[in-house]
Amino acid sequence: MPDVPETTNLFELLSARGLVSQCTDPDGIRARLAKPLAAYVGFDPTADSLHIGSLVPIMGLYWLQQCGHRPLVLVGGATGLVGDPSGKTESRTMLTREDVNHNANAIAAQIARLVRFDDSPTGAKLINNVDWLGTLNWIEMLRAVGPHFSINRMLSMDSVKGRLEAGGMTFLEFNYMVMQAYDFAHLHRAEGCTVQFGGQDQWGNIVMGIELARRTDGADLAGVTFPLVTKADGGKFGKSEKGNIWLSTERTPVHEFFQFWRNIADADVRRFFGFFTTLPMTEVDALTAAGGEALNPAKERLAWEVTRLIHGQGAADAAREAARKAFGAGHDATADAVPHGPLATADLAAGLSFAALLVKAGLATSNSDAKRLIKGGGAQLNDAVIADEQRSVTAADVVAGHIVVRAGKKRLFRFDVA
RNA sequence: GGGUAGGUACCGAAGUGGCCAAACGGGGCAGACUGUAAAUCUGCUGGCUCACGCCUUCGAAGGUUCGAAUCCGUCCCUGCCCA
Repeated sequence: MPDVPETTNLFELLSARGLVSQCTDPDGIRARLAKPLAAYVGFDPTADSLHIGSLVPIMGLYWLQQCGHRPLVLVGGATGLVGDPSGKTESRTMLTREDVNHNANAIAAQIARLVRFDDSPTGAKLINNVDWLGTLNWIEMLRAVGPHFSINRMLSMDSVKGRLEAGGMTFLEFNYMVMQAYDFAHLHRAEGCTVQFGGQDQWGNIVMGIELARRTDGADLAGVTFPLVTKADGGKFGKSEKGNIWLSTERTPVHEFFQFWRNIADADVRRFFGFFTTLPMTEVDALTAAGGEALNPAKERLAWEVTRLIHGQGAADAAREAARKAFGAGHDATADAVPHGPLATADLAAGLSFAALLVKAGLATSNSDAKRLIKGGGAQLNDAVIADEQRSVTAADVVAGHIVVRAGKKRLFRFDVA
């Protein structure tokens, strides 16, 4: 049941979905993509899960494969040991080799939810740049690539300039772009890879790779960058009150993941459909044609689609059902997908403060925080606003075996009393 | 290596002996208005305590003082300039 692309030319398709930011040569790339080819996208193994900031490149890989090309998924085992300075204002902490390996495997597993890895002509291939960068000899490396890099040119790259203005970068980080450039040249030789895709902040690194391969091998490579995902209100994309929205359910439960998409601004709906779903754009246009309140079903659909892609249809259905009940007319928080946990009757008997319960539910970080929430009128117990900071919770508050606490309109937690 | 300016809470940035848990801005959370939207307005934004209050926090560990984010010496780190 693969979704059928509305056009088989990847470049056209990506453009229509708003997924192209910059490219080295629009006509050339369109022509290139008329035939099956191998292209690569790199991911940094800085954590054992990707977050939704990486979703755009992942969708890029997805479409690459759907359009009959061969995606090379590069996990930066070597570059992860250095840390990409692009788009950062301060250097990252260095990872150990064990961390990098562990993270690389976890990330590959997440990508495999959307991209098929096998040996067929369009099967994705997982590669790790530590395999070729890790064994390079310093002198050989310098002689091979050193003459082809101009320091003046490198200093003029945005990724470097930004860091210099923000207080400087280390030699270690400065080498990151050399490594990435080397990767591209290497993948051209080893895998016949001719196009590199990446985030907008990768533009400089991609261009350096193209130039290196041209100078060393006379190769004609191309690059395309995806747009930086922005929010209509100017805030950072992909953050919630708890931090990043991750793809792993341990870090971001499905409910929270679903709600993130459900709560986006009106102005972002259409664009996000293009970026993060596989729905044909004609259908997206129909879904988002309505404005105002009528856009709510489209938001729900968006949340369902993205959740389905990442966590599977079962989880998406459950999350949608739970949200409808919990935020709909009935305020029914009994669905399984609503965040919940056990509460012992003994605890209730011993007397438990409402504030402590909020902390236990993860809706407040401390008793003081919980009391502030109560004082501000944002805390609810079984759908009743509680204004008394000293309120204690007893067996009398158990309704049909549950106690539901809410912080504001959007955050809730259900205790199953046993 | 020399000179110089700095290191303050999530971020930026005031404070330069007591009135400092620390101004202000951003961010975040909550309330009102709404459509689980945006914009706007309002409140809150270290921990513990029913509370008087207590505890921890201003790069690090010390010292001076009745009292230190603020003064002193040492160390670590960063920017800039010079070599």
